[in-house]
Amino acid sequence: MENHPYAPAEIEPYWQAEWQEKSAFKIPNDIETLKTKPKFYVLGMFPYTSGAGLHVGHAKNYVPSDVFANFRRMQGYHVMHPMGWDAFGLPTERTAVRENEHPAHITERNTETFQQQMQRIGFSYDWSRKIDTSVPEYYRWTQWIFLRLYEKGLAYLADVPVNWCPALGTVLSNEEVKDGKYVETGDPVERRLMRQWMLKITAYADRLLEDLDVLDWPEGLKEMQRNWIGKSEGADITFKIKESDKTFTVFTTRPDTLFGATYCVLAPEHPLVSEIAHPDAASAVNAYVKEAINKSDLQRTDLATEKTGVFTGAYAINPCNNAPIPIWVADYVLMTYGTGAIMAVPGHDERDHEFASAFGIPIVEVISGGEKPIEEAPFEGDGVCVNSDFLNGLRVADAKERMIAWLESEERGTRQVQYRLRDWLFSRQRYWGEPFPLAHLEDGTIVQLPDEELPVELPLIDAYKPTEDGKPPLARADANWLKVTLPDGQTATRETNIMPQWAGSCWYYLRFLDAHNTEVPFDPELERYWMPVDSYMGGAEHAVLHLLYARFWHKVLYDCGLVSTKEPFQGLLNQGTILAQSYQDAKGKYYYPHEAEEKDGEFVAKASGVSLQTQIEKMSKSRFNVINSDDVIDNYGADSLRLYLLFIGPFTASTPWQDAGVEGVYRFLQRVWRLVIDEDSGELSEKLTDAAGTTESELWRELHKTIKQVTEDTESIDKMNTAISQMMIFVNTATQAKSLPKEILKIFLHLLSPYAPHIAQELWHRLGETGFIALSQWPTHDEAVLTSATVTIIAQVNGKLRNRLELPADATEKEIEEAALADERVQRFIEGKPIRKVIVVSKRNLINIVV
RNA sequence: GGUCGAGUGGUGGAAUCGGUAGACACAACGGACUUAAAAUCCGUCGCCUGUAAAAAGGUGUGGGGGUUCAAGUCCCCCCUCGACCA
Repeated sequence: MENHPYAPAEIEPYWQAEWQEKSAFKIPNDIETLKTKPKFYVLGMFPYTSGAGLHVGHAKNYVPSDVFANFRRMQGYHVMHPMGWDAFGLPTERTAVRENEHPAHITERNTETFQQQMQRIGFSYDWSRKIDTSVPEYYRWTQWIFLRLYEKGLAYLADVPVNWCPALGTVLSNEEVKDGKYVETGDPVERRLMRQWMLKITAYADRLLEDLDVLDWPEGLKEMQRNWIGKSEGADITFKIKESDKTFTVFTTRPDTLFGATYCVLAPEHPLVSEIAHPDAASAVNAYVKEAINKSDLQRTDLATEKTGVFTGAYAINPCNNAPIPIWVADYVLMTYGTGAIMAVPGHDERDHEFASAFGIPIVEVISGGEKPIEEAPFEGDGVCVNSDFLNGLRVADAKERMIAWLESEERGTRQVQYRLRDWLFSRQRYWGEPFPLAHLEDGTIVQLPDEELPVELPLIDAYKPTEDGKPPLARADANWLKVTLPDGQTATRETNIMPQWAGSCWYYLRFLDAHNTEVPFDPELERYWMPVDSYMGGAEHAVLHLLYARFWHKVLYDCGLVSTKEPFQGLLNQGTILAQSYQDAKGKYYYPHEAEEKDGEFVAKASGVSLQTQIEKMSKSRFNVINSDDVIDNYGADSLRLYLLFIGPFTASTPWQDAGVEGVYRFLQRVWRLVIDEDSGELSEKLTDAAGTTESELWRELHKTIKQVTEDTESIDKMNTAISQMMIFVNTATQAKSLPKEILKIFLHLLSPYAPHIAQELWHRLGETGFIALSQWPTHDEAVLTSATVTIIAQVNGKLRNRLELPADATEKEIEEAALADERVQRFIEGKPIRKVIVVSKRNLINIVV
C-alpha cells in the first residue's frame, strides 16, 4: 500500500516556484499604492559573498527576520524585506589571484550559490530588488555619494602610518597583521607613512554620540559605540621648555591634578623629540624611538607590559607653579591620541605611577582620600585637593573648572573636548573595490569628475598587485582608462586607489527602496515612505564599524537633504552566534567531524589515531565545524531547518548546534501533517469535521492561548523559541482530541505560516483554500475564551507549596483563606502552631500562611 | 586591568512586576504494536531519604551572606565563562 507521509522534498520546491512565479512577495514601487497601508522595513545584514556559501550561522540571522517580516505582512503592513550581496573586498580578490580568474566572475558564481541556498530556505524576499555592490549600476551611486562627501570637505588626503608589507608590496589592514607579521605568510610588516584618503568622521562625533539616545538599540551596543567614539572633556595645557622658546601642548582630562605633574612624556613620533634631546642623551633617544615605532598601539599601551622610556635631558616648566620637570620619551603615549604628549601625574594615574616608580621620578599627592600612601598606589577616585595652592580644599569636579578658568585667564591653556574616534582611512591599494571618481591634474590639483561621467568603471588589468614602483594595482590599467579628458578640455590622471570594503554597505539599505532607478540613487518620496529601517538584524561583529560608518554617511546625506531621517536604523537586534563542536590535535590542527571518532570516551582522528581535543566554539570555516544549510534541507527540509534555528534558543543567545535537535522539530512537523492528512490514504484525516471550533472547547481554549502567546512572542523577536513550544503544546492537544474542526486547524496554520511557510501553505491548500496563506490575515485571540469558571489556588505554608485548591474564579480573599485553612494537607503543617499572618495574592492565585 | 552580559537537570533551554523552579524539546529508560527492526503511540525522568510499588518528606537555580510572608529573579562579597575596550 502506498504511503503519504510528510515529504518536504516534494512540497517545498513546489511552493517556492509558485511564490516566485506569482511574485507573491513583490512590493509595489508606486507611492500611491504604498500609501494605502502602513509600512514596515525588516532588514537582515546582507552577507559577504565568499565562496564558502551560506551556512546555518547565516540562517540563524535570516530566519528570524523572515519570520518577523511574514508576521508583519499578515498583520497588514507593506513589508520591505530585501536581500543583496556585499561583494567587493579582499577575500574575493585573493580567490581571484589564486584561481587566476576575474573577481567579477567569482562574485557571479558565489552570489548565484547564495541566492539558490536562500531560495531553498523559503525566504520571502522581494528578489526583484536584489542588489550587488560590485556592479556598475550600484557602485555608480556609491561614487556619487562619495562626491557629495568630497564637496562638503569631508574627504581629504593625509600622510598616515599604515601597515606596509615590503615582500607583498602592499598595505595590510590591522586584522591581517599580528606581532609585526602578515598572518598568512609570516612576511614582516612595518609601519610606514603613506598618503591616503581620509573621511572626516570626527566632524560628526558629537552627533553620532548624541543621536544614539533616540535609537531602540540594545543598551550594551550603544555603550560600545559610545566607547568607540570615546568623548572626554578636559583641557589643552601649554608647557614651555626650559632654556628654549619652544612649547608643546598636552591634553588632559584631569587639569585639577596639574600641581602633581612631576614629568612630561612625548610620544616617540612627536616632532619635538629630536629637537630638544640633550646631546648627551641623543643617541639613546634615537635608538629608543626607532624601536618603538614598529610596535603596535596595543603592545605599547597594554597595562600588563613593563613601561619603557628614556629621558631626553630637557625640562619643561609646569605652568601653574613654574617648577622644572623632566621630559621623557615613552611609547605608552600615542601620537594619534590627543596631542602626542602628556603631563604625567604619578600620584593619580596608574600608568604614570608605574612609570615614575620604575624610573625614580617623584610622586606627589594632590588629591586626598586614597587608602594607601601615595608612594605605594595611585589614587584615581574623587577627593579633595591638597598641595595645590589655589585649588586646596576643592573637590575634583570644582577643581577642574577652577583650573580651566585659571589657565584660560593666564592664556596657558584652553578647555578642550577630545575623542578617541579617528578619521576613517578610506583608501586601499587594491583592485576589487570602487574606483574614486577623482582625477589629478599635472600640477597636483585634484578635480572631481562630473556626475554624468559616473560610474567610473573598474578597468581590466593583467595582475591584481601593486606596480614595481609601488603604485596601486589600478595604475596597471592602460592609458585609455588612466587618462581622462575633463569638461574644460584639460587632461588628467585618474585616482588609482579604491574605496574600502565598507563603502558599499554604508547606504545599501537606501538602494533597496528603489533598486533600479537610473536617474537618482533613490526616489525621495519612496525614501520618505520607507525610512527608517524599523528592524535591523545582524551579528555583533558589526556593532561598531559598519554601524558607525553607515550612520555617518546617513547623517551626511541628511545634511545634503537627500534623506528625511537623522538615523538609518531605528530598531536593531544582534543575533547570538551559532556554536558547534570542533576537533583539534595537540598541534592545534583542526579536523572535520567526520574525520574524528569516539574511542573509550576520548576522541581520536580516524586516519592517524592521534588523540583530539574537542570544544564547542563559534561555527566557522577555519575551525572545520561548519554545517551547511543545504545538507540539513536535504535530510529534513527547509521548514525543519527554520524551526530548529528558532527553537534552539532566543534570537540573541549564542547556542550550540545539535544534529539530534533537528529531529525533534521534524517530528513536530510530521505530527502537524498527520493532523490533516491520513498517511495511509493520502486523503484528509477522518478526524476532521466541519463543525464550529467551539465544539471542542478544550482545544478551542488551547488555540486561543496559542494565538495569544505566538503573537506576543513573535512580536518580541527574541522569544520565538517559546512561540514554537506553545505550538507544540497545541499540536499535542490536537493529536489527542477525538474530533478536529477544520476551522481550528486553519487558524492554527496561520500561526505556523511565518515559521514553517511550506507545510502551512500545503495543508492550507489541502484543506480546500486557494491563494497564499502567507498573504492572509493574522488571527487575534478572544480573551473571553481564556477565562474559566474555576481557578487553581496555590496554597503555601511558610512559603512552601502544600496543596493546590480548585476554587470558583470569583472567590473572595476571605473565601480563599477559609478554604485554605480548612484544607486537610494545609492543616497538617499548621497543626498546633499559631497563625501569624495570612497573605493572599489574588493576582497570582496564591495564598501563603505564616505560622 | 576596566565596562557590559551570563552561570538553572545528562543536553538545548522555560519561568510575566519578587509568588507553583525545570514548560517545550533532545538524550536515556520502561511499556504497547511488530516474526523482527524502524516508525508511531503511552509512560518514567534534578538530587537525597523512604517504599515491593506508592504515599510522604527533605533538598535544589556557580559559592557565601543579606532584605522579604515569599528570592533563579532584589542588595553586598567571591568564583567561573563570554563580548567589547584598554
